[in-house]
Amino acid sequence: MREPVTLLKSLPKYEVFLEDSKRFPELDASACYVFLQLLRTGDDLLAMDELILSSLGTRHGRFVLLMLLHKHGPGEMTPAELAEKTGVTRATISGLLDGLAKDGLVERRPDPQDRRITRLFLTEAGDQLLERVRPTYCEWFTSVIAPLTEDERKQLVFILQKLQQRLAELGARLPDSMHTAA
Amino acid sequence: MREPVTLLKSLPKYEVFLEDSKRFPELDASACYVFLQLLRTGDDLLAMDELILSSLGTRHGRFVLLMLLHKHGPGEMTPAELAEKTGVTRATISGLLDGLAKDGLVERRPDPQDRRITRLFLTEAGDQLLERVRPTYCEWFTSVIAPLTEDERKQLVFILQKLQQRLAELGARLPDSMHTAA
DNA sequence: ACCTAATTATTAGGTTCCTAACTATTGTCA
DNA sequence: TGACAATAGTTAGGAACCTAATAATTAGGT
Repeated sequence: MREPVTLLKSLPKYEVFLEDSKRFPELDASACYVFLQLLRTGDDLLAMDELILSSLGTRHGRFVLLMLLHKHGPGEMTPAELAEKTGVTRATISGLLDGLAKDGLVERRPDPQDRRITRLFLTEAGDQLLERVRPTYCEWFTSVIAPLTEDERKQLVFILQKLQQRLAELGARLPDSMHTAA
Repeated sequence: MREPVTLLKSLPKYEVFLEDSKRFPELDASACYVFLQLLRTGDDLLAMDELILSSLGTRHGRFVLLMLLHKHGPGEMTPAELAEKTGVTRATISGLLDGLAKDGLVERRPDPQDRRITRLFLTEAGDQLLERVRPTYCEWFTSVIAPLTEDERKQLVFILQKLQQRLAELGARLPDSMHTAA
């Protein structure tokens, strides 16, 4: 019932904006096109990523959490630190941890010093899942990038970093809301 | 309470995979790095996009639907066609239309010929929202792409298309599930 | 010491996405 | 014609995200 994500379509979701570039002469049509391609490729990549991870019995968000928990030692991470490293809110982390704990992949234990803090531990099962999933996942994304030449990779990374810097600039001076701390 | 998305962080969400490239010699470290940068830039772009659209009083999904409804004539689109064009399921379209209808931006009317079909109409308010939001939005994404030279834009689009083709190849021969029709 | 601030984690409620199941209608074809 | 399949749209239930409000604990200032 579901087509392979957006993969096989021309530029369906975003094509409408290309219309606009004709009606608004002040718009840079090339910018528009580049933007849409970028948005679309990002979408597709994320979608495939979810698909792969799902077929391996996990999900993107959970997998990233397990990786982080594995990288840092047992009991070293707290929900707040996970939120900080992943860039999602603590509320989201709470939900993800609920799922991981329910599946027996992660354990929550109170910190003896500071009773506000919860310390997180990867279980044996969590570690095994990681060992099982990681090779296939790494193989997959390597094969996605494989067609790019060394030059193309350099170009791409350079351009992406330029864009990230630009996004950071634009993000820094947003209307308002958020920005509790500098 | 919420930091400006992931924008100001080094490579937080994905850095963990870079560790792996050291432990798994068969992994292409450069592929890994490129992949992470791409995933991250896509994430950031989408996040900022949501942020902009939110500050303008709408959301990405809804906005795209309104654009599509505007592009095609009144009553020309059906929920199924929107699903097809946007790449999300019909169920998702139902939910989005519920929201848009509740806000009085869109109207659903039964097709007189085929009583299974619902025909969609942009209301006056829907059209006004579009007129209000579109210029700012277009201005925004133009300014995101602005720092890229003409050469860089060409390179980027070329590389992205290469990747999309690759993703389509890889997606075509997935384990199983889905693929009801060729 | 005590009252207020800040911090940790969670819960509640909303959004956008999914799959799967369902209803209503239309098309097919034996 | 009459059963069966296909199609349109929705509903139900779940996941990952959000904001805002909450409870518990710690830290700071006077």
